[in-house]
Amino acid sequence: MTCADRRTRFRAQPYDLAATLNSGQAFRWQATDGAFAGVVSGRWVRLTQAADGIAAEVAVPVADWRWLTNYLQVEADLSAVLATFPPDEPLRAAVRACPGLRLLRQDPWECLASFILSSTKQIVQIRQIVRVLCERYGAPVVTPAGHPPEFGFPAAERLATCTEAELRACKMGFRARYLRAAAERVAAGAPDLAALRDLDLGAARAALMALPGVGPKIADCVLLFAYGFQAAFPLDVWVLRALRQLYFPRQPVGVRRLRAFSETHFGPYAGYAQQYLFHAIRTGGRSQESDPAIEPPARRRRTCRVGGKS
DNA sequence: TACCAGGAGAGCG
DNA sequence: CGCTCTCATGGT
Repeated sequence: MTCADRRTRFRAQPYDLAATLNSGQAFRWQATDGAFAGVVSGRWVRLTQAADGIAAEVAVPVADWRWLTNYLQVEADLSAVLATFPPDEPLRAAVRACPGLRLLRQDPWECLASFILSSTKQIVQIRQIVRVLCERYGAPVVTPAGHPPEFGFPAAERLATCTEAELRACKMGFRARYLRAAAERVAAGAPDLAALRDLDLGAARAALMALPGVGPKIADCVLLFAYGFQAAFPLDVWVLRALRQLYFPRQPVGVRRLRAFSETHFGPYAGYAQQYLFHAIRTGGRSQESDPAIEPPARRRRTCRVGGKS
């Protein structure tokens, strides 16, 4: 009936593919000569930025591209999101710095496992761990002729059969115990990751936090990047840094107050706001024309003791 | 060479 | 509760 193809094009504007795939949401995209190669829903795919959206190429012809449009969220109405934002200058500047930044909609297990591995790791290191994990325990996927082999993200069922030592050998350190235990529980259906979609934010968050190695930050990342709970607001050190710098400059504000602020200030799409702030503070406006409203994190030489009282 | 990054969890008062 | 310490690894 429908004609399957290896290439297609999605209209979406604005869509900053590079910023979106590199903004700490996903860890498997490989940039090569202007394109991004990765695996989504068990399919190898290469994405290219186009003037009016995104060009996509797969290894095996497909007729139905919803697995990819959903992942990329090309149909998300960005202007509707922006319209809900509070009209403050820091947020406006962050959006201005990267107007095409979007939230992805990832596979819950891959997202959960990846963020369990993210704890106390920098993005480059997370990518390295995930790469090894996929190479060793992921199912091979079809790639174009001449392209090196690629692997899907290993299923929870597969990782549940690994020993802790095998996982540690993937350079994940103390996170191996957490990942193995989480894989075991997810494989057993407790929690049923697919069912979290139907819960409210608080209940889904509690279910995720019941898993070993999953605290508030990682739970919020999964809620936002995999389930589309767009009010979820992951508070990591970068976002805390951004909030302090942009909204409370030269004031000693504690995490408690910043959390309260984040929960009340940004509205129903707070998670989107968080993503713009995260990207802005990490790039310092470097990727686009630099914006005086956003400055890169202060390059301190030594000692950044924040709450230091002695 | 020592030290840093950066989140969860255990232990403590 | 609200601190502080530890955890494993690679990069500076």
